[in-house]
Amino acid sequence: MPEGHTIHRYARLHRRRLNNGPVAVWSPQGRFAEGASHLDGRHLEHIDPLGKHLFYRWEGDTTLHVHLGLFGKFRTFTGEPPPPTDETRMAMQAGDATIYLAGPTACELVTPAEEETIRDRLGPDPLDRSASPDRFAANLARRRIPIGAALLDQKVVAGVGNVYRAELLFLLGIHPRTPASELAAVTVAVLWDRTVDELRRGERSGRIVTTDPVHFGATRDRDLHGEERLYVYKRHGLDCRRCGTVIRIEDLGNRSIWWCPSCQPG
DNA sequence: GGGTGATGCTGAG
DNA sequence: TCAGCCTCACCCC
Repeated sequence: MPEGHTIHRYARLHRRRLNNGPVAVWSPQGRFAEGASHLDGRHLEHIDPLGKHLFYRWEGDTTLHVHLGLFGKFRTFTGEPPPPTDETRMAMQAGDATIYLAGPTACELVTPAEEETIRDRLGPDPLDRSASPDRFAANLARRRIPIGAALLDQKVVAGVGNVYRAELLFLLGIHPRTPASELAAVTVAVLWDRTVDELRRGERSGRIVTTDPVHFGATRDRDLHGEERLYVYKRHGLDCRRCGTVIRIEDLGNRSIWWCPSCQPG
């Protein structure tokens, strides 16, 4: 689940659910017991997402940092929630909403200095309206690594993950191994704009859809079945939706990438 | 019921 | 470069 669009969606949802009155916070699993007892009963003032990171601002200048990693998940319940599982690291409850967090890479209270260290490692976030496309361009210009590897580097751009990198490169017809520094300025500008558009689309619908629902007789992204939502991700061995060439898979930047040899020539 | 892979990242070597 | 960490949905018996 968690690329940048999911994180920003969680921020929006949690802001709405937890902004009225004090929030009960506890750690059913116990691994966040100390932090939870520190937060329990405080008001949540704001949530700042950045890339794949979430910063929850609590009264009393306390910040909770959450990073979901590969497996982390929030579950939200209205009314009477089911009992938390043994894997529930943190639970938050306000009004009739209960939110469980399981499997995060990070769930910790951070000092301003620690937060600064995290932020220093992150590039511009396409879902942040004040993010600078020029910073993205400058980050790419400095790297000789393949664009397919650069898009996964959170210091280059914060929030893109393995699904979006494959889909974005397909949408723009860029071969994944093209050196980042060799992309034309206009291509980089279009890549940024498209990244913003696609992540926003994912944030809105809650799922990653890069294809056009109309082609499948649907009108909304969420009406598409799993296989219809994407052009190349995990489609190796299948025909390209645009040209019919067989989609390929290979390793790039320690992860698999999928691409179309015809639509994305080297 | 067991095995596996996954939309992520870090730190040791 | 690679092991390790975190959890769960999905597949196969």
